[in-house]
Amino acid sequence: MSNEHKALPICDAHETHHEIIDKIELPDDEHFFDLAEFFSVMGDSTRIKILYLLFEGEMCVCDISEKLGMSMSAISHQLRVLKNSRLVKYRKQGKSVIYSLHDDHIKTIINMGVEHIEE
Amino acid sequence: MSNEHKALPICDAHETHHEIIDKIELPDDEHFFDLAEFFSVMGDSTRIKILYLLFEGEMCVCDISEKLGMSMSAISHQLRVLKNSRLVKYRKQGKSVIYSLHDDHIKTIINMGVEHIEE
DNA sequence: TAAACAGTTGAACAACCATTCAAGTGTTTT
DNA sequence: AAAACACTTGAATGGTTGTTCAACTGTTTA
Repeated sequence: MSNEHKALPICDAHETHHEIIDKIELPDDEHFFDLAEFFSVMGDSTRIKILYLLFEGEMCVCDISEKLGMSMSAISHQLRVLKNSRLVKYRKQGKSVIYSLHDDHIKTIINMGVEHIEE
Repeated sequence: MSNEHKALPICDAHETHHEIIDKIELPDDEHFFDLAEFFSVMGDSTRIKILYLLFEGEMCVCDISEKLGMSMSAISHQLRVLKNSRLVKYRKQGKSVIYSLHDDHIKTIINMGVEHIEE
């Protein structure tokens, strides 16, 4: 597929605007990709539920699975996503794997989302 | 499709944990759905780019389209998503439709994301 | 009034993603 | 050693979603 976009319009009605927007420098694509990926991870209700549970303390996969009424497999898959984005961490204890929040500022981010939707 | 999940395991290794998790009360599903939907809207690099542009001031669809090298149709579709989530607002001026950030705390939310990925 | 402009919309398609299912690993119990 | 347990993993599947394309609306210009 080509990266060309046919006849991109140049809005001639806003020449004063153009003086401004031509000077705007955006970060490179990787920055936006990473940022979008991070918010995407938060953009699933199962994953947010897991984070909510972990607000209360560490928990094994079995507990989360039971509390959310979902299969351990489904939870395990999602925990992997959360782990890859450094939102949760884990430790092993016998047969169990115990997950907890990676750090505490995740709560802050979620609360900003709550504020927005409740405003 | 059925809502039953076969033989949910009950982790018997953590009876002390159970005393804790049984008391946890989660908000209802709608809360999580809305929250996930909000973060999903932020979870696309095109939409984040648009928001970044609007940090600098209001802009018409044509300008955004040109600056991001994408079709006006694609931008228009994404602006609709952003508008529905009350992240942007617009006013009409002649042939143009001029978009701007709905309010300023959106910058704060994005910056929290930036902090996380850069930590 | 006709043409050009700025933007929107719906359908279609490809890419992506969450859950399920079945099979696997490693640990503990019997 | 075998069985049970806690969890992980890969493939398959059904649903979601971002972009394109073509057709459309409404405004301005000629």
